Amino acid sequence: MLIQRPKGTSDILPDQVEKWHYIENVLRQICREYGYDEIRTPIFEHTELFQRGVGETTDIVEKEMYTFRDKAERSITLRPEGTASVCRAYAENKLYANPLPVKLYYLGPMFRYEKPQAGRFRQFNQFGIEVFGSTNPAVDAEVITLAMDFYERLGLNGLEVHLNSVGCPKCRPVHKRKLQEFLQPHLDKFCPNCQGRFERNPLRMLDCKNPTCQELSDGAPTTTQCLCDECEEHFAAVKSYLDAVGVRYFVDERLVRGLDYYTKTAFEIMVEEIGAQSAICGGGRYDGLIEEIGGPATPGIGFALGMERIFAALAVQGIDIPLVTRKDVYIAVLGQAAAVEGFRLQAILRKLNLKVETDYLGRGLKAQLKAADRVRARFAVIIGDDELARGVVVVRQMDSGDQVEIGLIDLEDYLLANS
RNA sequence: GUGGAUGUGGCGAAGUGGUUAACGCACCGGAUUGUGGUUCCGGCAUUCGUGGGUUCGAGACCCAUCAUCCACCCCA
Repeated sequence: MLIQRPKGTSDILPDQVEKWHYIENVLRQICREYGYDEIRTPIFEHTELFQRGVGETTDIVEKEMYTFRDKAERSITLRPEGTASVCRAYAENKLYANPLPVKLYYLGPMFRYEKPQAGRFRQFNQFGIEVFGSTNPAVDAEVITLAMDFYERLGLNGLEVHLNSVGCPKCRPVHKRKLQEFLQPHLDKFCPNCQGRFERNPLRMLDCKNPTCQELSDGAPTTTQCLCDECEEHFAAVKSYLDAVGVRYFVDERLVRGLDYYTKTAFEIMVEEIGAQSAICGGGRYDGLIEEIGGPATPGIGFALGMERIFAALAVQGIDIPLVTRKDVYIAVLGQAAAVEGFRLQAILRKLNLKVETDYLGRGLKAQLKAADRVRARFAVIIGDDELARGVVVVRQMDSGDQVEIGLIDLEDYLLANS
């Protein structure tokens, strides 16, 4: 039996990788413009980082982590998301010594032990940004703007920013209490899942997809109704900054986010029809997180977006990524002596930064030209015994079929002049 | 973790119990000597995810198992 890839993973094949490069380039470009620098953190961390950072009551920590013991019996976890690691790196490397705010981005694989389906995998790739050291609502708006700017550059349509404020340690307990008071009388009618959430995280009951639960929680006190003055002001400011740059959003009071660390601003960007999945980006503010994992009290905000879901959305919307893979020269050789000469020419032409290939299968001329056609070469350089003896090569323009005989010493100039 | 669908060559896909498993694409080779993208001809599954069973006979029926896809939960 052939060994297959593990469930929920994928091989990104060469033609597909080209597309990844394209998207990664757009991301890197946009980060440069917005002033974000790349950070690379380990793909695995001490399990405790995620337990403390992501939150013990979250689905991620409760059931989705790839956790194992290493040879020294340390509990290690493959990162299920990026924010906790970046915060850890920020604190551990004392990046707060830099001028604030510190603006970072990352790109790489994440791991969650889930049952795969459309738009969901066990290993998937996220791009994310984090801003540390500012409570300014303008930063919240910048982060959201960056994401939307990016999607726009790819040509994606119909994206919706869903925006909410989940409050802070001051107003959250007030809301939690009011919420519990509201939900208590009907508690027995909620789904088992929600009943479990009642004590630990009643907020999560608000975004339960179960219709009955939705109905029961209809009219429940929302987070935005219970915000303290500071959070209220902050939320209003975020909205006005978004208005100022023309980023449209929907205030979604049921939006809670699955991770515990969020404070104040929480948002998701939705797109239609990636199977049952619709979130293509999620993020928010997490002013207590760095302190939670042992760093200095530092406000932060960021988001993560799913690379695979970008491709899914592009596919659904019929958007093609422009690919330009074309070989400049294919060297067709006939016979051993010509093969050596061709090999030599190949090396020389590559030093001119030309894309060059030659035959390694000992095929006939016909087959070699076919190969040249298939790699979409611009030129075929043909070398046989005759050419070899006379110190010339035949250069064929693949598009037109015109071909000329050229002296070996003139080949470089000819190709450069014509490519 | 729960549920549904599917599993035939590199890919797509016929086959609804009876001798040699359609077809399309891709791939390889040929159509007078060393010339591609069109056309024509030829080649390409001792075998139908795997293991059992029913039957005179199974790719087709039954059971199990694995895998993939989709959905629930939740999210990227």
